[in-house]
Amino acid sequence: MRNEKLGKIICKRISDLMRQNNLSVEQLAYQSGISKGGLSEIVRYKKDPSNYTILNICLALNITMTEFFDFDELNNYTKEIS
Amino acid sequence: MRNEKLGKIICKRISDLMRQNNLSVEQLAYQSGISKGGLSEIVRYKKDPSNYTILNICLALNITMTEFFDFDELNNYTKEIS
DNA sequence: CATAATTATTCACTTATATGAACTATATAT
DNA sequence: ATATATAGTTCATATAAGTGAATAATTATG
Repeated sequence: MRNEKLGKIICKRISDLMRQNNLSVEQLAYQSGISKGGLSEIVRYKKDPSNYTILNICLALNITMTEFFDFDELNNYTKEIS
Repeated sequence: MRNEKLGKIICKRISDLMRQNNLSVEQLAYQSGISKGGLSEIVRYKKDPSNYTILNICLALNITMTEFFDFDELNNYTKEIS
């Protein structure tokens, strides 16, 4: 039941946070304890992160999951399709 | 890279919302367009929902994903392990 | 500009989630 | 108590995500 658009929004959120924090794929993968291959595929919109992956990324970025999921693109999309 | 505790927190969030909205497994499954078998396994902590599944549940409950992920148990857990 | 070092991508394999149908359990009616 | 309807669970199969290692691309350095 994949949703192309939701996937892009969430994966872009990760890229955006990486850019904001000046983190490379390798650095974030290492710091969050996930594989760099997997993270590479996420930022290239090939695979979508599970909630575990998102949690690990949040821990590396020092934000809560609540904060991770609180951004305009996602809110707008949810409202748009509701 | 499953995380038993995160899984429970998120699955419980769904059960809690179901209780608050007086929705049965069958009703929420139907309204959100996901399989009732899958939802059953989620509320029984056997499987964890993907972000697509969560989005569909949010749409049925008329909340945003931001709202879905904004609850104390999750925030406390994130802070606890960070 | 060649080559070493670093960073990013791909892919086979493993592990996990989603579905739908069969099955079980519970509630209601007669 | 039994039949019927309603609600919940299980499981085989399909599809998707995570890993690690090989490969490719990019960037530094002599």
